[in-house]
Amino acid sequence: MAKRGRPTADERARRLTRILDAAVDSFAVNGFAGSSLDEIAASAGVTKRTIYTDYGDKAAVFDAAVEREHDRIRASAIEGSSLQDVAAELVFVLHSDAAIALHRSVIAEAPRFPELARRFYEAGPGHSIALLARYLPDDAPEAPTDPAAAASVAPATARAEALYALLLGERHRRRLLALDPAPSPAVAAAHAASCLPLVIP
Amino acid sequence: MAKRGRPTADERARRLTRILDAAVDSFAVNGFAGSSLDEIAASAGVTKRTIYTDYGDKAAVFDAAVEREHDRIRASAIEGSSLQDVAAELVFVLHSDAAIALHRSVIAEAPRFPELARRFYEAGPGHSIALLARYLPDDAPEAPTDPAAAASVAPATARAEALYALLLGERHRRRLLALDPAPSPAVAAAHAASCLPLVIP
DNA sequence: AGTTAATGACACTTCACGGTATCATTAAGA
DNA sequence: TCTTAATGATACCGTGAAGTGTCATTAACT
Repeated sequence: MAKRGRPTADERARRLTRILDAAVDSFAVNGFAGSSLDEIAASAGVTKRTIYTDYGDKAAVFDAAVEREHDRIRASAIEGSSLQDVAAELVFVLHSDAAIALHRSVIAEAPRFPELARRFYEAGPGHSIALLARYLPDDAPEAPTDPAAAASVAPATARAEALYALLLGERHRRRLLALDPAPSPAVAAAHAASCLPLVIP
Repeated sequence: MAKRGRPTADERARRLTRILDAAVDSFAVNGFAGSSLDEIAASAGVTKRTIYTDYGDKAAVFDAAVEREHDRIRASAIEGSSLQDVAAELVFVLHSDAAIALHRSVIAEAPRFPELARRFYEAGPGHSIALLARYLPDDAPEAPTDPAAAASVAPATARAEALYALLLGERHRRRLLALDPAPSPAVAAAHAASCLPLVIP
């Protein structure tokens, strides 16, 4: 039915893209063990043989799909000018359907793909926390009027972690559990705004 | 090899316990799609036939295993006398291997078990947040000295959600991603103590 | 031009798993 | 006591999935 033979260079590139697109979709819906390469191949308009010559086995397909999707999501997270902008953008992007499905997949397979989970954390939450830390002064205590709190001065990274945990709070947990819809940009910005005063007084 | 015939009442009860024990272990390690009832049956010293007469199908076994394990974890979370005690106990229990494996399983299968995810959230995070809210005064602003912050007075539940998100912060995310070991009670208590001043000044 | 690499088509193997059937056996229930 | 329910053992069915082999075909590479 389709054309055979060795493909042109861009045909090959588009094929690889289609394979990963189909893999991302299938893994997001059915999980790793629940997805089949037959179904991914059919959905990509490609034969299973092609997938095996490209990736070798199913685990490599999963790995490549997670990596590419993570790159795509990170590319959409532009750095804002203010902390408020950055936080709002972060909340919006990380609560999107794509980001939640990716996060869920990596958590689900973390016991069987520990290296993938580590890379995901470094490039994802770890990177975001470092980004937030650049906006937080290093010496600001969390409650200047309270001497006890002033004694426990936290470095910027620790407070950036706390801020990140607040930005991805219960709303994010409910998203992972598929209980809430994705928030609008306005809702994301409002949530971000409600978190900031807790960390930067 | 083993004794046949109808079992005594407590034999039956122990059998059901063994089945769920084996199911919890297998689902925690291999996920839902990656687990097999053959392996669970063998591990429980029971035939597959028994599991089917008890639960009907694989999904029901998963449901029952999650429910029982959640009950068990919740039973170990005793209410402390002070907010500090409750928070420390919560952090310790919810970062345990068993709680993390359960949380991970429910997240992984949330798209395919939406009702289970909803029940999990109500009885788990939802319940814990309500517990925390009882220790938080309703009218306390998060930064009394700042008039802008004082204008955004949050009800106790919203601040309890923020506290819960802080208690299950980056450490919990890294636990879900299988990147960190379970914290000791001392570490859990220290983490809880570091969260409280952000929410209750 | 000649060689090589990558593909589609397709059949094939191997294996595991969900679920069912049967039957002897033994305790529970009436 | 007699019926019934629940089990172990065991075999089985149907399905689907991972991964491979082969071959004609066609573009890339030299």
